[in-house]
Amino acid sequence: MDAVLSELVSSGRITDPQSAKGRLMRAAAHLFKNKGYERTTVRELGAAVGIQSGSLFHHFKSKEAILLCVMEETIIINIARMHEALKQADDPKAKLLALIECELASIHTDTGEAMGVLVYEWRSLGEDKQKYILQLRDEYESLWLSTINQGKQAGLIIHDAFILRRLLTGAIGWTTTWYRPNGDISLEALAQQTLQLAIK
Amino acid sequence: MDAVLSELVSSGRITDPQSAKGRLMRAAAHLFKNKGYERTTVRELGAAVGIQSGSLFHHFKSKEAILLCVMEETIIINIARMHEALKQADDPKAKLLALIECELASIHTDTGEAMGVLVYEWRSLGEDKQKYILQLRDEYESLWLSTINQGKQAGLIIHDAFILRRLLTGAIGWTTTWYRPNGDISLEALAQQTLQLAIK
DNA sequence: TTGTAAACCAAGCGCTTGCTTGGTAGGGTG
DNA sequence: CACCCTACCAAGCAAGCGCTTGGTTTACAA
Repeated sequence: MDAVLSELVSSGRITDPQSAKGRLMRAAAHLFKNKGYERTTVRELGAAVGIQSGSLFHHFKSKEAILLCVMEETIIINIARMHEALKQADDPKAKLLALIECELASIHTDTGEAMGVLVYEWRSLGEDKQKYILQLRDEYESLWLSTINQGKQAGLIIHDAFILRRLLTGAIGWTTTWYRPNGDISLEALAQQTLQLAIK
Repeated sequence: MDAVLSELVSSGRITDPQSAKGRLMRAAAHLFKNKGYERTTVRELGAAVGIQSGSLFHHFKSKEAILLCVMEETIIINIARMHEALKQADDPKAKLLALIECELASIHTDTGEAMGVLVYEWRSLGEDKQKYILQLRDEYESLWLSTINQGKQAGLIIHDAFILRRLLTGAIGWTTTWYRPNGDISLEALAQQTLQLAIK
């Protein structure tokens, strides 16, 4: 467990992955990612953690609440990790690479399945919950935009910042469908190739 | 209706958009795109075209068959359009731009909603149907790969062909979530910006 | 030992789902 | 006219869904 994560756990901002609730959320992320939220039943979810379906509602008040919790904690973790990565990079190019590596890591390491859920299952949330998640996402995106704008001032980037960010969001997010960490290209190399898209 | 489309209709390879079945498929694409396949009920679908839910099963043997048909015809149309666009471009750069414009158009013009369904709802198909759609997609992708490889030989491109294609797939596909044709950037300009990602 | 609260089970309720059934209105054809 | 065939409706079935309920087990503190 990295320092950022344990800090968040001990401060109570996110659930301990070791706890019963944490295990349940990981199982939920796994099922929601691979089958989709709607196609995952509470009975499957219960079976995945070895309890009856009804017992889930002792931990969460609804199936939707599980989805929301998975999404919420995932963003919180990754915002914190991005802050940390930015702090350790000095020049604009290194900062941009750091964000790319962070986002790729968020998709392909511990929070990977939850990130997939976050991106592809937001429509299953009620309207007010969607707004809340969107608000957290805005915080995340503002880190990207300010970094890209620093790159523009340094002459690294010729694209419009908003458009570049959106193109990169798609390019990076889509890796969830094809990239496998054990394949013949490392995450770092993939990050480099992605950086080469962005800078001239 | 463009020449490519009417050719496909009159040869019987795809359904006439004017027919009852065609209207039903458009309504289905609309609902599946905006609500998701699982969250769309046959009752809603019937109401959208002004018939009872049970009457749908006179035209299609199952809800899944509607989804499959929407996906299948969408790929067929867009493969045909890409062939046509490639024929009318001469040098590698123009060919690449033509493909980018084609893919952006497929997402943001008549087949747009169906393309969204194709990309995000394939998990709702049974296993054998998934394989069939994947096979059609392979045909589509081979057009891209050969064009990118021509670009590499011409010195336009430094990326690995497979990786570049996948990054571009994501970048272009993601535009469905943010680009609006009536906004302040045209599809052609967006295609140009996307081309700038790919070439050095 | 007793009290309390958290964690869980077994059963099933009420509702929605995709789909089936039996029947009918209407236009074209002999 | 009779005979179809296509397109549709009205009704409802069987299955599966999220979730509730009442009660039991377990852990730990007083």
